[in-house]
Amino acid sequence: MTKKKAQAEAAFLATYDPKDFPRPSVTVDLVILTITDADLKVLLVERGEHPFQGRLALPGGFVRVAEGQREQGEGLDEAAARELAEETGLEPGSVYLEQLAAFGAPLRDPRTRVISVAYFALVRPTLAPLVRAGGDARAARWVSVADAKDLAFDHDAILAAALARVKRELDASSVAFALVPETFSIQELRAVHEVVRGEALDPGNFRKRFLRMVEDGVIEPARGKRLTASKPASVYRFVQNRDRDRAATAPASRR
Amino acid sequence: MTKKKAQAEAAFLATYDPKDFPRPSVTVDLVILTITDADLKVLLVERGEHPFQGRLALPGGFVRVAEGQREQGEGLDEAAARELAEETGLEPGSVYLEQLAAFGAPLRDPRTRVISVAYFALVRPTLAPLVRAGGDARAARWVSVADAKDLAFDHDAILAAALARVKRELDASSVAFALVPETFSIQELRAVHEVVRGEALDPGNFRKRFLRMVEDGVIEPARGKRLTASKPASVYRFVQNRDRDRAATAPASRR
DNA sequence: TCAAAAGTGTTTCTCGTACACCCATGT
DNA sequence: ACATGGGTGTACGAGAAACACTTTTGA
Repeated sequence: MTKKKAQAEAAFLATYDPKDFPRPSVTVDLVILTITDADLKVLLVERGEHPFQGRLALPGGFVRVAEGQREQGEGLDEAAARELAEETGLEPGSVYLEQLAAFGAPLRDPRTRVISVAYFALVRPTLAPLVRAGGDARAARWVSVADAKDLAFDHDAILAAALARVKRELDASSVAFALVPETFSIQELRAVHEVVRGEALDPGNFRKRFLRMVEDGVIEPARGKRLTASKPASVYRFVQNRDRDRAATAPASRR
Repeated sequence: MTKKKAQAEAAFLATYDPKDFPRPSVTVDLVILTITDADLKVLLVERGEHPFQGRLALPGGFVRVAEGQREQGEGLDEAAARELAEETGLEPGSVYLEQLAAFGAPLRDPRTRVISVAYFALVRPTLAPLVRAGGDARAARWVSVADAKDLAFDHDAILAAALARVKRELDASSVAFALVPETFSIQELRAVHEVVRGEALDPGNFRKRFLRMVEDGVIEPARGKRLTASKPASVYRFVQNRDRDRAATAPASRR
């Protein structure tokens, strides 16, 4: 019975020519995150038209596509980077950008079939205030993720997936360093972990983890001090291209 | 200058009506994995037509789309499940299926712009031999991932991403249990880890990890024994819906 | 001088790793 | 009898967690 069905599908496919059938619109949607005031914020735009008029939504736009054999338009990463620049006015490269997932349930857009490739972006808190200035016509604004409910389309689900992803990657990858200034104190990095994970961390224990990363060459000391409410703190810098460095300077693994 | 550009883009977008612009074809591509003969295998099809005629490729097909306001065709997960059933003839539900990522670089398909949403599927070794019987007309066959080179399109990259993903998720999620029979011995699960990670694991240490999972209720003993070259081994079963069970029976966390 | 946060140290527990060893079974 | 692999125990070190304590600064 499933076998019969499979054969019918196969027969269908054999005669299926994409040119003859409708194609979906494809968009990129962006979950642009930053941390200000010890709070995780997401950049949202208010929809001017139906559907979901007046509701908040993730910024996004259509992927520019051409059908040619030589020219086929922009890639997905390219489209996401372009939208990001349009929406924030920030230099590309100063913002961390990574693909999240594709969302393509039918009727997620009531007008027509739209498949969206979602990306998430992480903006340093030092750059966050500059966003509105450079942004495009639509009024984009930072909204606390705690308040980001009842978004348009399926954007609640996309946002939730992005938050889960960032939380998962916090310890494994370098995303945390995209949410602090170029140079940062131990406390500032700890604050990022605390805000993303939603719980307080022991300063002493975090410090030990941090210093271990320094020994491993993941982080290096930087010049200057960070002024605080009390004693000034040392600042550090994230070391990019650390794979090359590690290979060069011999592992020295703590094993 | 980026500001000027951003404004130009904004003006463009305001007049941008998706109906007026070309849309890409959207496909799902499947990385279907199994383990047989202590070797990780991927299901590939040989292409009958240009481009890449004669080359091996990941199975896949177009997402069926409608443009209506009521009917918009099938969802991405649905399309992937359908393709999986067509290609393997296996019951849906007996195979693990998860979205991997979207691949949409221009010119990845020389004919026209195609954006592909890739999925990976994990087939139990007990079901792997049944695949060719139920599959559709195209000759699908299991190929060792070590030999799966020079695939059509950008399928090398998709395969590599799938392997990296499975490797990453091995310890964190339940994917390992999708690569053993319904009931399995400790050794069988260890073999999965060894094949995926590509290195030998200490049998004694793995056993301890395994028994800890039994205590945590992730795995439960099953009836029967597995015959080996020597002493028969006990078999176990993966416990699904363990979140519900955990909530019901009180954590009893080993803390 | 006092509060706040940087920075240091200690103790305990768990886990991963390496490795030695016993035991049951089929050939 | 013996090799094979199941099953068990031990010892070491790294790291997570909890927590007490000292030091340096700004207000």
